[in-house]
Amino acid sequence: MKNFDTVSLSFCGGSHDHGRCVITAIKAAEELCHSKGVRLTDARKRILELVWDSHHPVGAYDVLSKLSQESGKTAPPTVYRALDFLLEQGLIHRIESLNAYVGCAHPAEDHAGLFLICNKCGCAAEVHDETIDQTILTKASNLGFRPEQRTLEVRGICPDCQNPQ
Amino acid sequence: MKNFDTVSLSFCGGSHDHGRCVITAIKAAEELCHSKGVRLTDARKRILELVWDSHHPVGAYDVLSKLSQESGKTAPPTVYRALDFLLEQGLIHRIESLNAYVGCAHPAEDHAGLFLICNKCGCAAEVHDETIDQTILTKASNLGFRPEQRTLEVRGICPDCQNPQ
DNA sequence: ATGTAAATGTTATAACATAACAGTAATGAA
DNA sequence: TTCATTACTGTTATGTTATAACATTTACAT
Ligand SMILES: [Zn+2]
Ligand SMILES: [Zn+2]
Ligand SMILES: [Zn+2]
Ligand SMILES: [Zn+2]
Repeated sequence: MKNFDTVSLSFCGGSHDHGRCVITAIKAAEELCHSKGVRLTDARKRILELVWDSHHPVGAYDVLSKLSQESGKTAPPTVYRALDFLLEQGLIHRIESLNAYVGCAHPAEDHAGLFLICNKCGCAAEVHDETIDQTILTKASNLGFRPEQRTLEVRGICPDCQNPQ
Repeated sequence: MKNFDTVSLSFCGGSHDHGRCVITAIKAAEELCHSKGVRLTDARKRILELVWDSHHPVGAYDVLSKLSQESGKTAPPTVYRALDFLLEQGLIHRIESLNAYVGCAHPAEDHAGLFLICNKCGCAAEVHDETIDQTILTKASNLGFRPEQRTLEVRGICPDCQNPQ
């Protein structure tokens, strides 16, 4: 039973306690990895934290440069391996239209997200809608297509950027 | 009034007269560009033909190498400029999850496509569904988000690859 | 003919991602 | 504990996708 009804949208301007987002995400990741019997190593955890640095999708090379700053020279495979792991475990999502990555707040649920991405500030909010999921799956199935993955990204202007102070 | 009800799906195995697809697409492009007062130059038309070479999304560098074969050395900007033009005019779509481009069979209609992309053969079929479009737009609007563009890509197995001969 | 804007050519480089192989750390069995 | 096995990480090189910047040519209107 999914439980995304009260998803807490965090657009850029929504001044929230983001430290809390990060702590919650890391805790969830630790529990999830433990229950799955996979290893959330230091490197993976640190890169997950860097992705969660904000609600803006972050490029692999942004992560790389932050990591290099704090840990000395680091090479791309280090980052991509960790990102691949995190994607596999559902701890982050990849935003295809940005070649960037963003933390998932519902890693325990098997889901495909719908991303609302602001063209002005670049923030991305993940939302869910059973009806949309279902309608898309039905449409594909009716055409004889067997769906496996799904990418749904809506670009536009987020509430905060529509009403700047 | 949109008119996609009888969309002719072309998955890979659907052995159809593809020459006809290309001719139709080029003719439509010429008419559309004329009516819009933009120039479908030789280079742009040729690159549109190369994208329409099949129903498989094609990478920019694939186009580039074909073009180089027939016209001598060509540089990336030549291809990307033409692709950008064709995207602006709605003559092709970009498949974000593949970094590739595919011809649009309904360029005159203002639309966002739903792409069914086969993980086995790589073919892509563009379909449309008013209900899906509407549901997504409503969802976004209800959250205070003002949508501008949309990417919807479903990966899976196409009918032809489910029942190989 | 001539000025202007649009389109194209050309060179270089940025941005994103993976292959291949060597070394190290964790884990479990003998 | 030792050893073998596997998972993880380090490192170098390279592949793939995309754009910046500026020179030249072409189309078009005056
Ligand atoms: Zn937050
Ligand atoms: Zn998610
Ligand atoms: Zn065809
Ligand atoms: Zn289309």
